[in-house]
Amino acid sequence: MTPEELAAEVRGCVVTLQAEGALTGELPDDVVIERPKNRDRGDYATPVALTLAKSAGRPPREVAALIAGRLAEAEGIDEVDVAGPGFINIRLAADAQGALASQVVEAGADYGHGSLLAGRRFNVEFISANPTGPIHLGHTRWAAVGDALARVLAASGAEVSTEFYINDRGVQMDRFGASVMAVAHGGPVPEDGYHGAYITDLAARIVAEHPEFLTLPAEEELVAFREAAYSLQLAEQQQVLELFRTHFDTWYSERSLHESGAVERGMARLREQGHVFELDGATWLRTTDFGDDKDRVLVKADGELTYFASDTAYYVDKRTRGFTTSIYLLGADHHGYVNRLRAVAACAGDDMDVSVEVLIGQLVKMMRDGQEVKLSKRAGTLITLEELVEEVGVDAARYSLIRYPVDSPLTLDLDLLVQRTNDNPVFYVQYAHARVSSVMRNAADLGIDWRSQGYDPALLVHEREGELLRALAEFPAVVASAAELREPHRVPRYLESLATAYHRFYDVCRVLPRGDEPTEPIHLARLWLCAATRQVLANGLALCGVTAPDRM
RNA sequence: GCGCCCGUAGCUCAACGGAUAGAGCAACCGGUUUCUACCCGGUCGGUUGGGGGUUCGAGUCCCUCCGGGCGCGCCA
Repeated sequence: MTPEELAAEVRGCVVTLQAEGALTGELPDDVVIERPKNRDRGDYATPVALTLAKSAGRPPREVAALIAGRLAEAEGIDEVDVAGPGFINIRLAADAQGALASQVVEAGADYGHGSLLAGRRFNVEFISANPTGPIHLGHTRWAAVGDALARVLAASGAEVSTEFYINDRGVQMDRFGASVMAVAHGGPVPEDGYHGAYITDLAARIVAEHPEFLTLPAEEELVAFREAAYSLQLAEQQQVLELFRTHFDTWYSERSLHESGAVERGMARLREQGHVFELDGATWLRTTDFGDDKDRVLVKADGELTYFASDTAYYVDKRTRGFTTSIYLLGADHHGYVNRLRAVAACAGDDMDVSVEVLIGQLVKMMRDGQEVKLSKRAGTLITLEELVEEVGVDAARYSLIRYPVDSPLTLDLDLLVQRTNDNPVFYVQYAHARVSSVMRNAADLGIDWRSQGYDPALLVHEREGELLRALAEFPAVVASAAELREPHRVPRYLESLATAYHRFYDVCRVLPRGDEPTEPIHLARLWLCAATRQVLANGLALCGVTAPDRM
């Protein structure tokens, strides 16, 4: 019996009692089922009587007693009692709990997936760096978290599309092109230009392929270098992100937004809604109608479109493409954008609480040799995603970036990430998977065909077996809450607790027969439990985009 | 000045409004005759920055103060 099934059972008891007139009051939408920290209190507990007591107009313990009496008769439930202020503690029958192992194995890769967000269409936009340099540490958190968030949303039944907005328009592109061009001529990088070895590399590659660029008239040459460098740099970003297992369904060019007429369409939409006005020769959007602290300029007095104009058009374009919700992942240095992005949605006639969600993440720092690594794009001392991956590997990098809530600052300790200790929890979790895999391998070597023989779920009565089963049962709720709260870090945190539950089980519960012993029913039951554990570890790691190794 | 985020064990950090706030690391003490010891158990460690409030119940929600980070362009 899963917590979800138990919740339904509790709800059923309350509904029945109400139908009989034994109980009144408002039943909450969600019947909370929790795992008591103290095992003496049972396998599960629910505070439903506490929440019900007020509207029922009766003492919580009395309400609890009524529900408990009914619940005790339900199938699969061994023991029910009322404790404390009115908690109902529940102990499951061993077979009802043990049956979960086969449920997990049969569900396979789908176990943990649900339909909480079915019908929703999300556009998840993250990184969206200028194509003027490599993906660096500042983008890396979003690469991992955005990708994991997309996976978690999809696992909850939503339709999800990941998107990278390429800021390929504007003065930064010209500065980039000018920098590469200058270096190609052997000169210094201009003021406000881009520095770093990658500029030299780009220049060399472009000159090697197109020596004729150097003889073009200055203006044409700048365009030629800019476009060639853009193309190479974008390809490099795409390649590195794929290496990082962060896939984007769409790479959306800001230029294309302008070329396709999306800007005009977006502007027209805003005008229709009546939030555009002219002042001092400029065109404005009245975002203050919807909580922004000042109105924003769309078209400058000199006729140039602002970056904000692109943003609004881009939002409207996403809506036109059918997304019900646009999620933006932004760094803390962009938190000032939240209100204006929400206001844009409202100005376009949408419900800003549904159509726009902004996740603000604190910036990432890095430690090496016990010292903070100072990063500066200008000085060319930034750490790139590629370098990070070379130093610690994709698995460790992704996992450690996903494992923290985005609103808490994060410091990556590079020395620690390469160590195989519990400070680097990805190894702890992966090791658990490798350990289970090893047991399954040995079972196969012994010729035990656990799968076709089935098992008796009532045999899984050891305390550690129960703990492991309950940990496995938790997974679907973890995935659902990670998706609903947009907090993918819940998945790795859960995996660590599952790994602990498995190690504790393994420590005291012998899975395979020793030596010449025959295969007993308990061995089969434990093999099913192992198979289920392996599946959940693999499913959870997959949501993180981290590999689940069979050997380590 | 205004706005957003953060403040939890010596350190790094957890904790859908639920019972006695938890892990890892560090420190100390233990555990394996055979499935991966990269593991497991134990000890030590807290006024959840301070103060008020909301309620059956607050680390969590509201107010206020203190401390830290970031942002407040007809820039991109």
